[in-house]
Amino acid sequence: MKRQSTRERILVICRTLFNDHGIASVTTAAIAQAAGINEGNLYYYFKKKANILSALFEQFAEEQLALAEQEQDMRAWFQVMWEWRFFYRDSMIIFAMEPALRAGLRELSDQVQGQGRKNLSEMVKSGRMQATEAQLEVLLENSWIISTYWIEYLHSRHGISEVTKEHLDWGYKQMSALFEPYFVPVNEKPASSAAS
Amino acid sequence: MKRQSTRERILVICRTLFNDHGIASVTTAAIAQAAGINEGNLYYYFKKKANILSALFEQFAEEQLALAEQEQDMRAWFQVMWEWRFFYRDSMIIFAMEPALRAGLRELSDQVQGQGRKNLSEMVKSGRMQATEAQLEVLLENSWIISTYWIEYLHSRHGISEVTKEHLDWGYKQMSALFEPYFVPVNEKPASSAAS
DNA sequence: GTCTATAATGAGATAGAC
DNA sequence: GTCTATCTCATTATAGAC
Repeated sequence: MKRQSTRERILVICRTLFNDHGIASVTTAAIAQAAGINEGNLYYYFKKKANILSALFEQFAEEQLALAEQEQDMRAWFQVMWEWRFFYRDSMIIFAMEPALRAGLRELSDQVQGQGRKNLSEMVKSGRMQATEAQLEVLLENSWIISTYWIEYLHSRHGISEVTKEHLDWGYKQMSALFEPYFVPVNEKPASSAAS
Repeated sequence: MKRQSTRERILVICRTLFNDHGIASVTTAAIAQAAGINEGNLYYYFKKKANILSALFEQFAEEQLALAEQEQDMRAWFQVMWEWRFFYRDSMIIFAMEPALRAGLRELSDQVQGQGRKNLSEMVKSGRMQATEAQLEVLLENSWIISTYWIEYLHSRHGISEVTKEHLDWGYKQMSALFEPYFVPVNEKPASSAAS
């Protein structure tokens, strides 16, 4: 626990650099310098720059799946999207550098979104929500988009580069608004017009 | 009308290439070749690659503002987002190459979104919609995100690289779903629970 | 495992002839 | 306006000493 392995340190550094500056702008020289090692040494751990992406994707997938399974606070979801924001934002560059990740990212999304679908269905079955199957699908996709691109939106639309907890809560609020009209008020008879 | 000026041809080609491959992956050599001119000639028209971006931004802004002012079919909006999708998707690279565009893109967004706010307010005033001010703001931001990132979503989530009219209609449907719960049914007394 | 070279490439950009 | 030739430089990647 005393020290991080060099390999692990490289990955942590890369996640930060990729998030902050974008994959295309981060050179191997910058990575080595930030990690406090020589560039030659970097290539001892990762023969190609693209291999760093593959290694990071494994971590990302693991983290996302773990979260999807427990599935409680959606705020945690926004936190993960913040910590790995480069993965969706720079997906085009990633796919160009490492084509195999195209399928990987898609498969991961399928699994996570499948879990979301299950959760929504249960809410409908239990009566807490009222919506048709079609409405659920639309909701699912819209909420995916909001949660995936919220960070990018903050940056490009509002010029926010230092994201705080408030920004993540804000995103959570935006997403919650999608579902609100479909919630059935507690201790009241179901509204008839909510799911028209 | 017989021929496009070389400058115009370069811009048209670049928009396509940037959309298809991402700004970072499109070299000046590729641009020149696609435009059917020599690389040296390209630099006669644009001293720096970043200057191409500035020129394209002018066109983009003009097109978007024109659309925002007439403001009728939202489907046209998705069409524009498709034709200029690289602008939001690659914003980080754009800002790095031409910092001045950061302010430009933001200002443009402000104007366009301001127009959207006006339209929504009018719908509420005229009674076709029922929502609080706060709800309108949330709606405005969510619809912005959906419309801005819909194309990117299709690509990275569903692997769609050839976008058809159906895909744009689908996006329109997704966005419409945001507003539906707040619409007041015609020829019916306003629902009391829709905007809780 | 880490470093010092250094190769190999490919990109953006310029000068000057036509 | 367009081309040829060339330059500069950053970037990825490798070989081999320590």
